[in-house]
Amino acid sequence: MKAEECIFFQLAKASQAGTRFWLKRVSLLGLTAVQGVVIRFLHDNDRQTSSELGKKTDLDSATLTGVIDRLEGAGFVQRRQNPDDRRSIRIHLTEKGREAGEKVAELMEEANRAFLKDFNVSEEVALRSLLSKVRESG
Amino acid sequence: MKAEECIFFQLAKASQAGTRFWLKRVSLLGLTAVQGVVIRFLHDNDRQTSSELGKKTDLDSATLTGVIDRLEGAGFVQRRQNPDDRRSIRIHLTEKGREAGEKVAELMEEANRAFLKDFNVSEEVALRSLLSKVRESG
DNA sequence: GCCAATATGCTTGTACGCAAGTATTATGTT
DNA sequence: AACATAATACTTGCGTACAAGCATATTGGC
Repeated sequence: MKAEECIFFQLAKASQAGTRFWLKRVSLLGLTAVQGVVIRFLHDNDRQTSSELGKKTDLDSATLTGVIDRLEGAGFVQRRQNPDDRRSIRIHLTEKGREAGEKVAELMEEANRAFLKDFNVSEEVALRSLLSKVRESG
Repeated sequence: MKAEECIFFQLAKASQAGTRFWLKRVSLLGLTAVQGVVIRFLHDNDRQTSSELGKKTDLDSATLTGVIDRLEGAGFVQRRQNPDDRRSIRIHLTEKGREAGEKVAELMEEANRAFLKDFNVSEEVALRSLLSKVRESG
């Protein structure tokens, strides 16, 4: 087997290509690739705790702390304590965050179409299904 | 479109799953996931320059500097100047590096089989082909 | 031979990704 | 009420990723 044929290598490089493509667009909103995705998840479901967000985005809690720090610093979100359980902190979108969330949602639709423009329907379905299977089997 | 359906997200999470799987094995040799792949590429083709290695592995030169620093510190490789072009530096595997390269090559075969054990031949071919197409279209 | 353009490798600064560990708070058992 | 256990978010340390910029060395056009 050649090194280039390693499935882990191929997955990593395909992912890198996707992230670079996405970053080019979302950076226009002042967000990184990961920040854009997190805002997008919050846009679907505002005021989640960081552990809920971590499960959905598959981001480590240590990673998420930093991501939220930077989003809070830039004014997209706010941390709010839950009076009923003082361990738990909910992440609230600010007005700026909600507006960004709208734009990210549109951008994401467009970027997905653009990225997959050379894939026909059955190829796209196969790709998504195989990636999902990879994720489960890992 | 839901956030989970974003192709960039799906690619990143599939790649993460692969990297975690690979890391579990290669870390037994005292290597990280990326270091293992770099050693594997050097095992195929020793004494490359870092720019050649960067092209093949699709690693940024800044990233590669750090990776090689750590591999050199751990005694797997050595940097050697080329007398004919003093800008160029070749990365030589040490004896320890060659032995690790052998083991990494075996481990990579085994890990690829194990990771893809639930994929039949046509699924595996489709996955690799689609990932390659993703990389090109990015 | 001279000089601009190019190539090579490195450094710095910012942002994930993850293992390991901490502090605080909640919960279940007795 | 007292205690061990668990959950939540955070911190630290290390290792990629990548943009931007630097120093050095080579090359092509004149």
